[in-house]
Amino acid sequence: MGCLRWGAVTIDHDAGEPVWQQMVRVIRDMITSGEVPKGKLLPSVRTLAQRYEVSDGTVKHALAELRQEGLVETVNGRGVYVR
Amino acid sequence: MGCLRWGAVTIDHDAGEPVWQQMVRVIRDMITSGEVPKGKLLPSVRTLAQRYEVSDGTVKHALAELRQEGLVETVNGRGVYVR
DNA sequence: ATTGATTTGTTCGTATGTATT
DNA sequence: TAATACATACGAACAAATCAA
Repeated sequence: MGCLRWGAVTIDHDAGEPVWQQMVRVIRDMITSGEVPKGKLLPSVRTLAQRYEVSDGTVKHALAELRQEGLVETVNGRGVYVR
Repeated sequence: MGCLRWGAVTIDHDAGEPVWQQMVRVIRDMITSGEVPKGKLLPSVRTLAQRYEVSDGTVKHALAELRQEGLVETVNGRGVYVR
């Protein structure tokens, strides 16, 4: 499994699919591709938002979804870890 | 004045009266019944929306009405206070 | 012990698009 | 046409936790 470079995936605001769902897939791909190994921190919400040109809240929405699925885990003041 | 339990009032989506107006009455009752005293925070928009099974925007619509009437006051990032 | 920077979660106001009535 | 209702999306603000200087 290769390594997904930043910007390899982009967000389409005009796609029928909601942006937050696209972000779920983007982050999931970061994990499954091995770009962010188990136990490691994801980029910060702010970083992801800037990188993919979406809002703060949209990234948080996506992360909340992945957290509920048990794919990531949050530590307040630290960041979001891959489980 | 008694205490209104959660769910004591329900929203009827099939009533002729708009849902947002029903929500105005629900929130007003929370205040006049003393469930939420002066100076205290109302439940969050999200909480109210889930509790009464209406959309986010509908709760906000109702709150905008009550705000204009001077019954509640908003502090961004905190919540909606009873005046 | 304090301060400042970073991070997440939560909060609300506003705006847009779609569907329904 | 207009009002209603929902889902989505953005922007901004606040509190609390963490960490480093």
